[in-house]
Amino acid sequence: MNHADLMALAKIPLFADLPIAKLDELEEKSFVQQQPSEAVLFEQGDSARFLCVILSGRVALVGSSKAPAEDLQEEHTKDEAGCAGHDREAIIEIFGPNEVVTIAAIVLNLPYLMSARVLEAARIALIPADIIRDLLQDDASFARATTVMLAKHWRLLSRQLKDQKLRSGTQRLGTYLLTLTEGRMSGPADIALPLDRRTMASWLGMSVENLSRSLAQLKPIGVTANGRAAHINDIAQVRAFCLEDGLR
Amino acid sequence: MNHADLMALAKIPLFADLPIAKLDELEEKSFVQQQPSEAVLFEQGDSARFLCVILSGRVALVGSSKAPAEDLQEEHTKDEAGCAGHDREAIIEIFGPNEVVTIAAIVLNLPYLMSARVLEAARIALIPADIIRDLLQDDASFARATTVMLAKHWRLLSRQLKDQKLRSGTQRLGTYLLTLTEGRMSGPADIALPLDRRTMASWLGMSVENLSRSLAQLKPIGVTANGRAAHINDIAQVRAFCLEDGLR
DNA sequence: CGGTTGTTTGAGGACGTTCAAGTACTGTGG
DNA sequence: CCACAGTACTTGAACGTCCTCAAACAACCG
Repeated sequence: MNHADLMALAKIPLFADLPIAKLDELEEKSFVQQQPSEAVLFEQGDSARFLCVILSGRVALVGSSKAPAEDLQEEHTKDEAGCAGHDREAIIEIFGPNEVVTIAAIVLNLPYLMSARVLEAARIALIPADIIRDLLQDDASFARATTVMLAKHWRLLSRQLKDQKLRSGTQRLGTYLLTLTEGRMSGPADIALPLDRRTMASWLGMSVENLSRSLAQLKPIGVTANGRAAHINDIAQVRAFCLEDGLR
Repeated sequence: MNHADLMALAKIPLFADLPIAKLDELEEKSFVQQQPSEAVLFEQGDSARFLCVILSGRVALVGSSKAPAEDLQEEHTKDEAGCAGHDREAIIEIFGPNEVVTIAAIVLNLPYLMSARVLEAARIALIPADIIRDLLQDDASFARATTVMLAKHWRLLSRQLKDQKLRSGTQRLGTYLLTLTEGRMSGPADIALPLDRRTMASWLGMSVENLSRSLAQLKPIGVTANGRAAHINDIAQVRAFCLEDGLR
C-alpha cells in the first residue's frame, strides 16, 4: 500500500488512534485494489482473509440463495438444459467511502454470510485478517473503535429488519428517499438518487417493476422522480405517510 | 446484586475476564429483577440507562409502528370513537439465558430502537450504562469480548434479513425448526417448540393464521406438529426444501 | 438504423393478510 | 362430573400486496 492511501486510511475513525508502528505494519502488509463496477470482492461462503476498507466508491453486501426449486408436489416443465434455476439475490447493506466491510466475519474467523459486489468503481484497501485480529488483541483503542462500528452496523440492520417486517414496500421507498434529504423535517427537497432502479429495488427488497409502481403511488403525496432526479414537495407529508418513528 | 447472581454473571464470556475489583463494582451498583411473562423491560425510544443481562428466561426485542393510516386518497369508514389504529408489532430478535440485550444502544449512548418484552418469566441483571461505558474505556479484554458479541449479533441479524428478503414464510418456518434440531444434517428429529404460535409467527414475520398454514404445507415433506411438540421425519428433506446455504 | 439497456405499464398468479367461523384444550364454579 | 367461559389453534373465503411474465417505450451507442 502506498503512503497516500495509508494517510487516507488513517483518517477513518477505526484506524485514527493507531500508533505509528502499527500503521507502518499496515502499509507494508496491506494492498489496494481498484475495482470496476460489478466486480465481486468475495463470495458468500469464502473464508474471511482480508478486511475490506472502502477508500472510494460503493459496495453492496449481497445475500443469495438458489431459486425456489419446487420441491413439493408440483410438476413443472423443466427448462431445456440442466439449468439449475438462476439464483435469487437481495442487497442486504450498502457501504460507501471510509466504511469497512466484513468486520464481523473477521472478528469471528468464520466464512462470509454474504457476497460483496462493487456498485460504483471503488478503491478498496485489503488488510490481512491476521493483522486485524492481532490489533484487536493488542490495541485497546482499536478494539473500542471496532465495538463502536459494529454497534452502528447492528443498528443499521435492526432498523432495516423493522422496516422489512412492519412496513410496505412503498413506505420503505419513502423512508429511503427521506434518508437522502439529510435529516430535514419539512419543506421541499431535490434529491439525486445515487442508485439505479435495479439496485434500489434489490436494496428495498422489492422487484424493479414494483419499485416503479411504488414511485407512482407516492405521486399523490408530492413525490416525483425522473431517472436519477427526484423531488419531494413537502418532507413532512412523506414522513407522515412512512410512519416515521423518529428513531432514525 | 447478591453474590450468587454475581457468580452467574461472571460465567458469561462478556464478564469472564474482569478483575475482582470490577466485579465488586458490578455487585455494588447493579441489581437483579424478577420479571413475569409479558413484562416490558424498556420501550422503543427510551434512552439506554442499563445493560440487561438475562440470567434466566427469554426476552424478545420488539419493533413497533403505528398501523397503516391510509393517508392516500382512499376513503375509509372510520371506526366509531377516535380509535387511532392499534400498533403493529414484530419480534426482531429473541435472547435467552446468558445473553445480553441493548449492548449497541449503550455503546453508542443512543435511545433504543426497539422495545424489550419478557416471553418467559426471567431474571434480569441490570447494570448501569455508565459502568459498561467505563469498562469499555478501561478494560481491553472487556472491549474485545464486546466486539465478539456484537459480531455474533450482527451475523444473527444479517442471516435473518437474508431470510426475510429471499425466502418464503414456509421456508423461514422450516429453517427455524432446523435451528431447533441442534445441527444434525439428516435423519429424524423430535422437537420441543419453545414458543407459542403467536410468538413464533411474529418472530418469523407472518400472521398466526399463516403460520398454521405453513405448518400444513410442510406436512408433505415429513413435518408434523401438535401443540408444542413437532416431529421431522428426515432433516435432509427439510433442509433441501428450505434451500439451506450451509452458512448457519 | 438495429441493438442494447433501463424504465414503465398491464395482466395474471402466488403469497400473505384479514375477517369470520369452527375446533380443541384449558381451568372454574356449580 | 358437567356446563361454561376463555384461550389457543386451525380452517375457510375474500381481499390486497407483491411477483412474474410480457410488451411497450425511451435513451443511448455502435
